[in-house]
Amino acid sequence: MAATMRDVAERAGVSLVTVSRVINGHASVRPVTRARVRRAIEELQYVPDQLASSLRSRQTGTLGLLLPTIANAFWTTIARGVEDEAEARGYSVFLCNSDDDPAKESRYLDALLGRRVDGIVVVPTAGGAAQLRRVQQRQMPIVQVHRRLDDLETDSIRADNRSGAAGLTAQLLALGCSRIAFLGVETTISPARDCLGGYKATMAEAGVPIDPALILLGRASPETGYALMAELLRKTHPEAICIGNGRLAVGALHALREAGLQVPDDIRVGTVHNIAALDAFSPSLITAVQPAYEIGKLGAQRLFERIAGLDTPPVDVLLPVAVSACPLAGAGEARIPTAAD
Amino acid sequence: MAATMRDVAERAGVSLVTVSRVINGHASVRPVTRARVRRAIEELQYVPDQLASSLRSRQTGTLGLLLPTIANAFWTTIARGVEDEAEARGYSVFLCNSDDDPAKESRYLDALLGRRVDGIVVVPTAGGAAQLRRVQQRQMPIVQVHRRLDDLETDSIRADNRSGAAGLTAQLLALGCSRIAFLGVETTISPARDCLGGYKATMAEAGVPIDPALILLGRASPETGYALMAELLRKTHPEAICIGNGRLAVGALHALREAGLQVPDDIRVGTVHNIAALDAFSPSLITAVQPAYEIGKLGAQRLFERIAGLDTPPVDVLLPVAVSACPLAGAGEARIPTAAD
DNA sequence: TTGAAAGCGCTAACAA
DNA sequence: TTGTTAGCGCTTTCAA
Repeated sequence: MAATMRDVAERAGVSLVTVSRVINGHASVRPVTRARVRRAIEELQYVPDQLASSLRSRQTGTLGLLLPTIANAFWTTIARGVEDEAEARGYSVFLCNSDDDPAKESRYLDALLGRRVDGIVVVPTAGGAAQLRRVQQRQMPIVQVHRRLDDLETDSIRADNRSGAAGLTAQLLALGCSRIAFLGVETTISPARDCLGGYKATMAEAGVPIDPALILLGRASPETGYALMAELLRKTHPEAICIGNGRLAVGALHALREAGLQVPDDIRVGTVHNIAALDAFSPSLITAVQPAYEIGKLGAQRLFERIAGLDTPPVDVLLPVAVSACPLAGAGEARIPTAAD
Repeated sequence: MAATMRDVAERAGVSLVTVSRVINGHASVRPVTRARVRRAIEELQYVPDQLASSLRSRQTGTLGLLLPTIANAFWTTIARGVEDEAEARGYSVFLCNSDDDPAKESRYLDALLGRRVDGIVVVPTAGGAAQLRRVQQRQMPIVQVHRRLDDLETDSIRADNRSGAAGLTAQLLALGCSRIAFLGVETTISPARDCLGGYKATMAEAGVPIDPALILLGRASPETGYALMAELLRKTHPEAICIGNGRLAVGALHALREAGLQVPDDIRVGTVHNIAALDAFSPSLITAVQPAYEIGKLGAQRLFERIAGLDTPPVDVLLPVAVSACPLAGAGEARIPTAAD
């Protein structure tokens, strides 16, 4: 059996409470006493039991992180942002993959509730507002990141995808393109709908008519991107294409390659994304990169403020999306890839 | 305050213990009683406190997952394998990023110890054997994945990288290449050294002399891969190159591109990796793909066996690495990318 | 089949 | 500055 606080107390010749105080840096303990306790801790290789501590103190020093899947670079980068903030405060993070399934999300929420996490950072699933509200009613601090459900009032940290897609569209328009197609994710929640909104608004402002046949939506997967692009090319050949999701872009670029089309010479491509490899392998894209790490980091920061008791109305933070300068036609030179790849 | 077991007991008109038994599916409870308890639980929206339960039962239903960084597709895929196994058993996973820093690893180990996790899946850092042994001495079940420290006796699940690199080298030799360079990660621990070993052994078996100038080692990063490849090309032009790490490969491919060399027409490239995007964007590579998901999955499975009390000597499992067929020169056609991208 | 008592290891509140 | 007492919410053990 591992040493307990009682063992340490006996060895140091003090009471339980004194040991507790030394460990938590609490209150006043005489340096001599502290030293004795420290030594006993060392000798016994004592590691405090967080479980018992949490049970009594009602604070666990743990966070829940609920996202679609850890097996995807974007979510993962957000996760890293959350993790770094947590680590800096001595917090540990429970990782949960919802797979965008509300039922799975619900099960995880119960698990997190039962484990008495101090707060939850969540990339909510489309149908999850009610169950998240249920959790919220139990005084559990929640911060939404990347996505924001309309009917769930919590802090949220997101990328300004509307501006991102608008920026891409504006660049494509500035290059003289007018038949600009849009490939996006089919869902009614933010941010997917924001991308489409940014595209439409920019086209409208420029007075360029939007051909509904040029707007294709589907699931956020490379397969879908491939299929949609192939379908589009069967019908027409747009001058440019604005893509609202990196995974769609991966597939779409393949379809273009198979069709023998060069980017940016034969067709201009702009995409919102967060896939470093995409950047590395297709330097001829116009890109709007979402600040994934920052989203996670700020999300966790906000959560910690709530845990600390901050009691102001929820905010919706929109982080700027970096739209790259438009590459010259024919200039397919790669940048040197970085560690993020 | 949230409802406790006592509240449920009162409402159902039974004792605490009976509620506990219903929740844990324990022993014999009369169906009528069970129904009454269930109803009370429902009405009070009672969620059991795992903390209190764990404190008493000495089981937390939590796992620690300690890996270099979650911001990298390979580790992330392993993580997903672990997570899926955990979820299936109602376990939650603490995610920890060591950044390959033994000090950080040590801090996390203490945190996991304090949180009384039931077991740990770890991708160990090079200098971490002693501290992991310390944890092991406390009866904490540990499984190493992907890497295996020589001086740490635990179960380990890894990819057979030696065979992978050997397979790549053999393919390159079969294509008639003999000046085959090797780019790998500079470290003395498995699996990096296994890759180099597989390369050397295969060259030796084929009776092809190894030119030490063709072996370049460095950190596992795209920048390093770029630098090493550029350095190599400045000195010589090998017929083929065997790469022991996907991140090195990403950088190396850029250097080749900048040098105006086409793969596989101008130079053959084989690489051990686990980067789906690499596969998608560079279909002309010969690849040895590590089964990352399986590594995580089997690692967790083994850990659960240990948690359940399995008391046999540690095993070292080597999972097969899939070496792709060699692409024809000039056949640069992409496969359709899959969800894993 | 059910319940009463004890206590997991710790911290909060109070007292000295 | 230090200690005593009580109890967090649950499971275990023993008894009925």
